[in-house]
Amino acid sequence: MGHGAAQPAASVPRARLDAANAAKVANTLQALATPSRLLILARLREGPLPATELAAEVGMEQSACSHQLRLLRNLGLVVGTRKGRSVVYSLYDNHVAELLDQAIYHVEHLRLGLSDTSDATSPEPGTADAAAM
Amino acid sequence: MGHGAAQPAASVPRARLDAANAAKVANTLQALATPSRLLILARLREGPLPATELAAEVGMEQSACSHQLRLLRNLGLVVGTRKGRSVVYSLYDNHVAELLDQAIYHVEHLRLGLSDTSDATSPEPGTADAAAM
DNA sequence: GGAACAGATGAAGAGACATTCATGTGTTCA
DNA sequence: TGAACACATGAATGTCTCTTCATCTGTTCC
Repeated sequence: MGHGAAQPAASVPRARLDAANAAKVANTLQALATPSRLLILARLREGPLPATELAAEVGMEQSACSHQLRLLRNLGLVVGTRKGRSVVYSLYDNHVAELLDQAIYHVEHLRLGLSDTSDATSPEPGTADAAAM
Repeated sequence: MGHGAAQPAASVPRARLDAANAAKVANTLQALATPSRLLILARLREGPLPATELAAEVGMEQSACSHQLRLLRNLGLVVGTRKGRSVVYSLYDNHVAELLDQAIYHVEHLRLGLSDTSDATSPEPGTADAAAM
């Protein structure tokens, strides 16, 4: 067997994952598990932006965006600084950007089969660099 | 740049993230957004395992585990092959393992506050968590 | 002070998700 | 063939999450 193999991406230390850590990691990864927040982070990766502009860019309502920003803030993924009447948001640090990039990269390269819940017998080929079987 | 910088991790191509892709990525990342699935994947990263053993290892009921495995299967993250009366599960390919490692690595570093040069508005390590309501 | 802009926040409704219970399918062996 | 084992699957349920609506705080400028 032996399916595809990821090529780049440096090998990071392989951390142990106990039940406690799993909860921690899962909790943070949930921040990347929604289109809206993913778009927010992706926009911020390209540079700081005031809340309202950000909301407009990702196409969400001010309130909804603000709620998500609070979540991301509490997770320590983004920071907001008051500047006049606006609050400029930006990614907290490079770990966030890296995490984002890695996630997008790997996901894009997985042979995604879509169809999350129910049905679907097996993944179907689509955009994948690994299609062996 | 803004704050700190993650050191290892090869620089992967910076993919564009439109609304469509965001949904795709988010959908897959959701697989990593739950402790149970995270534990399943982490265990499989260390080698293939029959469903029942796997369930026992991660401490979940057979049924619950099976449900999650189906989800992971449909997402193309794991594969299961019948061997006698058991079905041996394993990660689909290296992208999955890499994604897992990168995710864990970055998340662990985010929470530890190892993010170096923070200029002002930075979250306190230990305060950042739980904001859902 | 008052008006207008920028953002945050609480409550509520809709939807999604994970787990459990009970049962169904497939396989080995007596 | 039938019992026992290994998984899968459907339904029901409790829980959590995202979004919208209305409102409130903070800031700038007249």
